[in-house]
Amino acid sequence: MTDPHEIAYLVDRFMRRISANLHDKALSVDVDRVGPFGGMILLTLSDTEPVSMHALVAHMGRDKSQMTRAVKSLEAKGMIARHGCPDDGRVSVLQLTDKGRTFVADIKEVLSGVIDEILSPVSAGERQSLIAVLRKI
Amino acid sequence: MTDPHEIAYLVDRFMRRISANLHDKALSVDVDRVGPFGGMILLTLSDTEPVSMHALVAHMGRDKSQMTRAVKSLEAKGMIARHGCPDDGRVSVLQLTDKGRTFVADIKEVLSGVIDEILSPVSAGERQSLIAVLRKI
DNA sequence: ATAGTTTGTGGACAAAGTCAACTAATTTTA
DNA sequence: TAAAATTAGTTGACTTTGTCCACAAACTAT
Repeated sequence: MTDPHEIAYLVDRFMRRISANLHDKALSVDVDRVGPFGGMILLTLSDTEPVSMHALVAHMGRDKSQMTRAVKSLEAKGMIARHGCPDDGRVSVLQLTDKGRTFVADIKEVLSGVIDEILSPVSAGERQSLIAVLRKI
Repeated sequence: MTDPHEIAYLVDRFMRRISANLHDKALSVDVDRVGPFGGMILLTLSDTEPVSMHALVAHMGRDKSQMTRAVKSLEAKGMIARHGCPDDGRVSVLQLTDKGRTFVADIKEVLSGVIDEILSPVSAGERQSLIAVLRKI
């Protein structure tokens, strides 16, 4: 069967497996208890910085108030620096600190390991097409 | 770039888009405020019933205590019926009620619409290969 | 100038996930 | 077969995420 809803199923399980495996292996890396959501923010930031709150919220598809709090926490932990935008007094621009960058490098390594493991039954070609399809979405 | 961690990214965004779109459209269907997690359980149940708690927990990759409470709530809403297993006094076996089955039918329709919409830029062949790859995982 | 919009913050809460302790039923094993 | 170990499920206490709403400050467009 290829009911469309099966996809929701499979994607959920995939994501959940990533989180679960990451949970175990990231403990040693996540010294500051940044958590999964915090890690996701830092990872996103590493691809998009410098970026405004607003853009980050749009990119990650989260609630803005949620982001306010998460970013505040990451700032307190020294992972993120923010400075006002000279052109527009409303926006704060976010960037990773050196500490944040180091963290991202570490976590990327762990995450890659986890994903490689999960994707081990999938051929390289299929991975390519998987990524290609996901990118279209 | 095809950093493995990009996959985590893309999968997260995919899942999040499903949830967001579903959130809007499922309001009329979800009269009993079953919620996303409750809906997921019912959907899973429709594929696996009759099934024990334990098996359901394993299948969905959630915590068992979480499942206890969610199932209790669904039972109170008349979506699920449970009866003890005659062979093993510990296990409760879960099944959808008629009401639950009706709900699942409705929600499947909505969900299919949402996913079709999200997958609209993806060709039928690519969908097939997407599903095939996800199944392997 | 003033009305409306955009950016970000804060409060209050609901839903989901985590972790450890515990009961009762069933196996193991010694 | 009696004691020990496992297994299925529940409960308590908690943390993390997510949602919704009202708001202030900075900007934009009449």
